Amino acid sequence: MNGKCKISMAVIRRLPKYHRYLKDLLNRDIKRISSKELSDIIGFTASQIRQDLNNFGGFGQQGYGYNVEELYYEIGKILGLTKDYKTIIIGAGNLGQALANYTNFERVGFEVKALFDINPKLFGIKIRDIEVRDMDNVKEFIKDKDIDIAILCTNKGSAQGVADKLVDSGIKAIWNFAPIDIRVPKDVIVENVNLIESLLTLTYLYKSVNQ
Amino acid sequence: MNGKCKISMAVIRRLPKYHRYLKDLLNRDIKRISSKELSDIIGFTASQIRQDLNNFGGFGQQGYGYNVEELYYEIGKILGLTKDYKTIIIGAGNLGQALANYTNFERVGFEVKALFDINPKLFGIKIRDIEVRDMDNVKEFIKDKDIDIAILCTNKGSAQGVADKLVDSGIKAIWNFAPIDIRVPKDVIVENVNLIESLLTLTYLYKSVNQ
DNA sequence: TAGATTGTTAATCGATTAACAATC
DNA sequence: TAGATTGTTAATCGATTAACAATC
Repeated sequence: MNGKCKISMAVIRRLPKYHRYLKDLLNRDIKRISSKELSDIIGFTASQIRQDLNNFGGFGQQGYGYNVEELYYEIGKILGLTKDYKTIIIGAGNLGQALANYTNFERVGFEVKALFDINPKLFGIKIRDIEVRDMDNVKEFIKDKDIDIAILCTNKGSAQGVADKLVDSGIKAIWNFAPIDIRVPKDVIVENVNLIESLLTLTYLYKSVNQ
Repeated sequence: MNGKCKISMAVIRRLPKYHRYLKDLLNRDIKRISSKELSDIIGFTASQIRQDLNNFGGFGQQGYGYNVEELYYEIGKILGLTKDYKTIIIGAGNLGQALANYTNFERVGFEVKALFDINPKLFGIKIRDIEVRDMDNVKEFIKDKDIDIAILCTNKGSAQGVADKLVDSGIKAIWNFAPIDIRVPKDVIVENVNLIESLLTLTYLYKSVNQ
């Protein structure tokens, strides 16, 4: 809501967590919640919660707290969940196939329209009802079907080349599972899920605590 | 090296990235690198790089920079990569199977010893040479095989119960792919990979940039 | 030695927490 | 109205950047 103001990444990364906890509260039929109560279950300070939410508008009411349903809806709106997103998965290997099978994405409004690969043996195979297609046709498909998000599940070596092709095809958002930092123009958003980095963080902490 | 000193999470999460870029430099036969040169390729400031590394010891040499091979080795040591880790995957669904198939983990020293599930139809199935076993036998298996890390790939509903069972079995590190924050004792490390949170961060940024 | 670059201290910046007036 | 809780400003804390003496 607040127009131009720059929101820090620290705040942005907390938003999905608010969204998730509010959904839980909604499922448990809880109508209202104060920043203090939310603090107890989500683990951020009440002060931080109020600061975070006030970046986007005054969703609360003094003396009452926040209306759970309204706040859930507002944060969803902030996160861009008012539209459905059309996605494609590039790389129909194990990870690509697993993500194509992961039905949780649909619940939040994401639909996988196709998988793409360069291996002709995979063309035509269907994961659920999602077909594996020839990477050569990706640009046409993206234009025709108005794809919003590309999910990059190739190996390290192919990732940058594929990213270039996606950018050339007009893609503005890449969810990158390849273990490499891809270079893209400034107006293209990349969100990395680097499994090895996550795993090494775990071993670091494990080692620190357990001698 | 520095014993007790508390290292901030911001620093810790940068360590795997140093490790990865140093590996690249090593593959390209580059022997030495200054903080300035590393800054250009990794994208942190030279000052930050020197600060980060000095949390763990003086790995550089004035007037020269850092020895790539030595620094790579030292950061690997800090991350706990001097030993191999035995892991098990809980939940032999799509994601569990995809992770069992993901051979990149082995390159860094992680071995998947078994998958566990509660669905009898899956018992005995092999992913590569990794067998799916009965969840009822998980405690015994963890003790017998000295498992270090459990990779949690169940659905949301089962995650906390499974986590409790793992903790009871002596597991001290959980890599959690279930979309929920699990509660564990303080000496147990949990590293979350929350795909939905990552995806919603992407849509937030996408929406902010592309109107 | 002179030049280069680290290790480290000081300065700045940004994020979190505390406090409290506004107000429901 | 009195009590509760927000919205918001001020204070604190921590992380990043700048600067420079130490030293290879």
